[in-house]
Amino acid sequence: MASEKTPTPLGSNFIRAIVDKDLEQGVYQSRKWAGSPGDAAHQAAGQPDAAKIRTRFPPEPNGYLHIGHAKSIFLNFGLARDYAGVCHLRFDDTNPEKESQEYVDSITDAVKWLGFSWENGQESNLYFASNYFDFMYRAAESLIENGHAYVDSQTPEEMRITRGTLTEAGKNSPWRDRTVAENLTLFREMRDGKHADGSLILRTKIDMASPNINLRDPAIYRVRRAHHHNTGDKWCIYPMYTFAHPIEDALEQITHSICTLEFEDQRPFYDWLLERLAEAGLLAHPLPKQYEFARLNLTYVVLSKRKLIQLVEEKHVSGWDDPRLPTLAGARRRGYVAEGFKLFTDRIGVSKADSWIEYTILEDCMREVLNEGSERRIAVLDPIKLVIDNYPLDSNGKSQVEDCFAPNHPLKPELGKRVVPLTRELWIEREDFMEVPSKGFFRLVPDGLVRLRYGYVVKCTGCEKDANGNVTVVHCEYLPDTKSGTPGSDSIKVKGNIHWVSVTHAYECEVRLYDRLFKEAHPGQGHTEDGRDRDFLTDLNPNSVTVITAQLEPSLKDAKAEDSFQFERHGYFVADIKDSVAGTPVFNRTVTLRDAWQK
RNA sequence: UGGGGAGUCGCCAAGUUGGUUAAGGCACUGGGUUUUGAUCCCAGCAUCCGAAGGUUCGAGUCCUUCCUCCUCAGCCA
Repeated sequence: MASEKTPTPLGSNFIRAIVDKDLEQGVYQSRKWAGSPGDAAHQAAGQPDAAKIRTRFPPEPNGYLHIGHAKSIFLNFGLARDYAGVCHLRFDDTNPEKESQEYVDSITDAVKWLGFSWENGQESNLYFASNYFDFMYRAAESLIENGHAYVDSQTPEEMRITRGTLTEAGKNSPWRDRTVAENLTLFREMRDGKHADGSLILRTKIDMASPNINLRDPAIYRVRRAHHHNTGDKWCIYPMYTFAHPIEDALEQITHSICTLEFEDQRPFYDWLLERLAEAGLLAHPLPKQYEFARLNLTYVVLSKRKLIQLVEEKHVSGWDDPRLPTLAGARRRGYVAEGFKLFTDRIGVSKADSWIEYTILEDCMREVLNEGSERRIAVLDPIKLVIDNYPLDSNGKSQVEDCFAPNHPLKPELGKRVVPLTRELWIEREDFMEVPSKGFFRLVPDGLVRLRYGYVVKCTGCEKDANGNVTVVHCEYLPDTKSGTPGSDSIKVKGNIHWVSVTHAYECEVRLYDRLFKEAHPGQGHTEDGRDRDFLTDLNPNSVTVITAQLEPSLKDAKAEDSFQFERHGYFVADIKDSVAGTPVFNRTVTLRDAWQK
């Protein structure tokens, strides 16, 4: 029998393959869930977990989320959604010195904005690693009791030296053989504040000669007197990521713990730790498993937290939500939409290969969803006056005002039309007129015909110039029988089609035109002429924002913050969420339209 | 020069246990529609899977060697 080849489902990736296999083999069938995170005893009292899988998105609240995090969010929450599972939002807040509530709030906002929720029925799967400090402490004592951990009195410098190098084995610490009782006493003293910051450290006892440096007795608990945003001053010892993260996953009954490639070397320790705690009866099988994927690299963008912080603190941008920043807060303000990020993450896939995604992929995704959902409006960004000399005046010598009808969306007639008033004097785009046309230019030229979009065909009769020879006013005459929507509209075919706004009706408005923040595809990559690493700041684009005064069609005055429009022939623009006031919105250019015309 | 990873079209990326014509998207190139030089539609776009050998009736998929890139020596995450 010929087997039919089933087409590869869209978005297939190696992690989905793993989940498929695990589900098929029932690897996690015996899992129980007591309704909240907890140790083996706690979960054993619960019900079989209704969630087929549990994933988690575990940011450290020490900065704003960026586009790279969006990839991880869509991966983790998307997996949970597609496999009838649950995804937890967990703050990995084990280092009190760098974390704050401001970041916690910005992160929850961003995840919600992307369209995800950690609510699952009555349950809220929003957790803090710091809420597990009691268990972590217990786990550490258990390790000590079973001879798997010891308190080291070496200085950080001594530890660095005895750790060895990439090619040489390390040496055992002179304190490695302290008795269990001695270790327990010292660790409790650490907890009780009897030792100075940095004087003592708890380490697991594994193998100082391991070729994997992460297994050379990694440090798991340090003494640090710092105020924690969640636990206050309760603790003066804090667990380290290496130790804390596997435990967080296990307590939350996570099945698939997905992180980026740089943690691959950490996986043996992840498994080692969990097995030791399972042996001690603190945790139960099946234990969570860690999988790694390649982090996102985007051309013309920096995504390292350190660099983003620097851009904000040194005020190269206006703040974390500067529309030029790749933060989710910035992208939102720029007018990027959640649906566009979903398209983007679907499009770039998930793999273990290091890659650089072209920034235009992201822009195309935004264009694609914005094109579908945005109503059209007319805006003249670089205005020059066009006078229709033969347009009728009334008895007072004022221009006639005529209604023209512009569809709100060319592909969606059901969205209706709106009125745009036509008068004798209009604003048109400066670049739509050329006294001496370049090759292929088919807009306004002397003696040429062009259609005033949704209005009449006009014939250019000339222009006025100032002393410097710059065009100040363009003149034309209209052909009365050619109005759009009338039988005569097709009597004359013209190729050019330009947009306009009535001078007497226009809404004069501030518009910000954004360009890429960096002028190099790989900011800061490579070396200077004298062989040093290049500073990414030298690649900053000095013209990443231009603020202009544009002439918009009158209806735009009513736009509310975050309303998105396509300004015809220009691109997508959003009413700024911060600076728009009711009745006087200001706009940010999200992204331009594609422009195939080679000028 | 230790360990752990990755190398499939310009950019991403599918390729189940080897099975015959190497998915798909983006980009690009033609052509069509169009009152946005937009959108949309249609067509084209890897004899080849980092390289070289080998096993096999058959290899991107197995073996060997080699090359390139990423990553690990915080009491950060």
